[in-house]
Amino acid sequence: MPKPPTMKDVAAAAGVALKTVSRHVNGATNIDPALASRIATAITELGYRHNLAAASIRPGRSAKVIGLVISDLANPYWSVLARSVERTLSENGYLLMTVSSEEDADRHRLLVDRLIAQRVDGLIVSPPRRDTTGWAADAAPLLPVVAIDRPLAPLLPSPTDAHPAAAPTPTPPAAEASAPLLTSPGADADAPHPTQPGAAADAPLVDTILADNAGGAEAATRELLRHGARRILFLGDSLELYTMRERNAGFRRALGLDPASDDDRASVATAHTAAEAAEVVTALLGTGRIDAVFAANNRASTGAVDAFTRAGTRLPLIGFDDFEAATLVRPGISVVAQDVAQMGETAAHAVLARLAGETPPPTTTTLRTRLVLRGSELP
Amino acid sequence: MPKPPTMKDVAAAAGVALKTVSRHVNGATNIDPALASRIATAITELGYRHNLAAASIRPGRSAKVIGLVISDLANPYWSVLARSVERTLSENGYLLMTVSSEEDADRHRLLVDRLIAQRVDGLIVSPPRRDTTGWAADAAPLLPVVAIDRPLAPLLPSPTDAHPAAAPTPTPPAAEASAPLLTSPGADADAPHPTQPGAAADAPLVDTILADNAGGAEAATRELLRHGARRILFLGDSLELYTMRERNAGFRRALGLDPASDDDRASVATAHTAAEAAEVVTALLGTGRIDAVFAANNRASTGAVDAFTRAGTRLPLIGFDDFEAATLVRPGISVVAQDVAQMGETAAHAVLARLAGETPPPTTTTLRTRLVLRGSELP
DNA sequence: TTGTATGCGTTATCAA
DNA sequence: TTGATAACGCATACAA
Repeated sequence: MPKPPTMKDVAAAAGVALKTVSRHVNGATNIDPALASRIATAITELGYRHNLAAASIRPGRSAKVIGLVISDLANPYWSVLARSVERTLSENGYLLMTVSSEEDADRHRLLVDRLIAQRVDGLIVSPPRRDTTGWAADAAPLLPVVAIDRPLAPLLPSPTDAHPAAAPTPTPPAAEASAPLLTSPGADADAPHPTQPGAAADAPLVDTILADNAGGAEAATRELLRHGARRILFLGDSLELYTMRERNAGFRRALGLDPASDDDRASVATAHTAAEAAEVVTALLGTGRIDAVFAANNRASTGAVDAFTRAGTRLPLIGFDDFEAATLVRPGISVVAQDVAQMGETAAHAVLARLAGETPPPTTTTLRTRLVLRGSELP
Repeated sequence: MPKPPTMKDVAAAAGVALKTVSRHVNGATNIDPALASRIATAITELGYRHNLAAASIRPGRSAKVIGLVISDLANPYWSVLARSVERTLSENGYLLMTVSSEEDADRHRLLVDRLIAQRVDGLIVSPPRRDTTGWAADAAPLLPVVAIDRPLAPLLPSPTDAHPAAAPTPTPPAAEASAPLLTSPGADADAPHPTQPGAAADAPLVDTILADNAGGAEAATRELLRHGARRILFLGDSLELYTMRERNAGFRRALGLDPASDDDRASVATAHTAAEAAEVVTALLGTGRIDAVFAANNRASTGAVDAFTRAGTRLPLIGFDDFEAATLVRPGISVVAQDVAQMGETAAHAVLARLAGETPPPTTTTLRTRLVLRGSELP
């Protein structure tokens, strides 16, 4: 590859000063039309391309790139989210660098460091399952950071001491509004909203966009109960994951279980992949030990449906996260649907607002979920 | 955000020269341990982060970033591909910037220009449907470019004159090997392989990774014919898309139709989304005008299954591209499966090889497809 | 082993 | 309106 021409080359070819070319390239209006056209000619003839990397090292300038750290771009949940972020950023002139952490804390840390070294303007991050590496403390002062899907710091006080604090939260009305709930630290106490169980109500470190995981799971579980289910399987990924803990908490709340107790009315199975989920369900199907399934993520839903299909039988089922196959099988699979696109858009706007200079205290936005009933919740 | 500290700051704090810090940061071994530890201390105390953007403007250095231009990251086909590219690049220390062109030629051009301005080290691109903007001519001399999923220049000589050249290609043996076919211009003529119909056998402009679209479509169509289908619907996206033209060509070849003729034994329907595809199928279902469906992409497959499910009936169906729901419905949906992960990996390796200095003439790699039969091909 | 001086491609300052 | 010059943060000759 030949060394690409620089502004200096263009300036020489056009017989003008370097600065004039710079002005032209940056779209300045106050340029002699004669010079401008000579510059334009030189640019096309030499094949000059503006070097944003070089421009970005000047103080006050940047490459207009945002980093996005998710767990796996191949998962439709994340790819739809990434696409939504990309779209919003693109409309504002930003590019997106997406990386997959594979739920590995070390890799996560490595990727964040790399993106910072690359001097991205902002960071949208789905925090790793065990935030012991404290990457956020380093990153947050350097550039705007937004947490997506999960909060940055573990909200639970400590993994060991689990004293569920106050009196059991009064069941919130299962409102069906579509507006996001805003939970700012500077509490405007008028908007009624489901409180995250076990969540300390203190200020988040960074802007945070979450779904109402607990509320969605609770609604789904109640629906299964309403149709007569008594021994519901909670089928999901590791409870080390924030979303899983929240969904499990909502599940237990619907069952009327003490969040801390270990009542075996709530059987919990862990599966990282759809195949594992299918195995679990297949193994349980004939036993009578369960009479319904709450699938806590899209892979679990897929696995459960797969097991049902192969066995030629089924149990009442509701999944968390909508998925493509949900409408293609009979009965249709009922789900707790998140507005993934809105989550991405909200996160992107949060970074953009900070980049535009706004500096309000960090806010947590909790997006409502929607219970979509398609028939699979019935016996 | 405070101005981040530079190497100069670190050098001052550690009481050493700038260059020594540079060495330390770049992992040089020949440093006095005493100085090294002083530098290390200064780095952590100041919170210094290496600035790769600044480093990358030095000659011979780069930011180690690759650009990927696809049509829509939200489509599982592309997101799985992107993930595969990301993984391979990541193993080699590169980051990936993925952008979605939305199949819009102007937007495509804009994005490519932006990525070049950003000084990415290489470009993996799924070319736009009508490559009239000639972006490749500008880009290719500047940095390694790899075409993925579609060739860079239109292979068809011209949209108007369609003289199918030589005698009808002898039907290639439907080999089931898994190794990719290599079609280099410096023809090693031993490996038997399906020739792209209508494809000029001249040298590609850039390394190109394709799937055997025509061969896969032909095999699928033959399978439908074998089970008695006579009026097969070709349901896909616009024939302006290379992959659609190829799949349609394979479809017609299986039907024994002259590639140029307009025999209405081959009914073709265009649908950009799954919903549109479902509408088309629903409208045709009762009419008896078709007795089988070849769904030419994953959205068409989804739409067809949706239509079948809603109507409570079905027709023999084979789709192009595997999709999640294919195994979850009964009968399972038969598909022509591409090895998407391999396509991404191959493309990534192609860029990396060029970046490593290799300069063989550009090669076209055609990946075999695999006909996966699950039952939906039966009447 | 360490330091000094210079340049990478660009933009900002300030004078012409 | 235009141009000479000095940064920006970093890395490489070359000297010490």
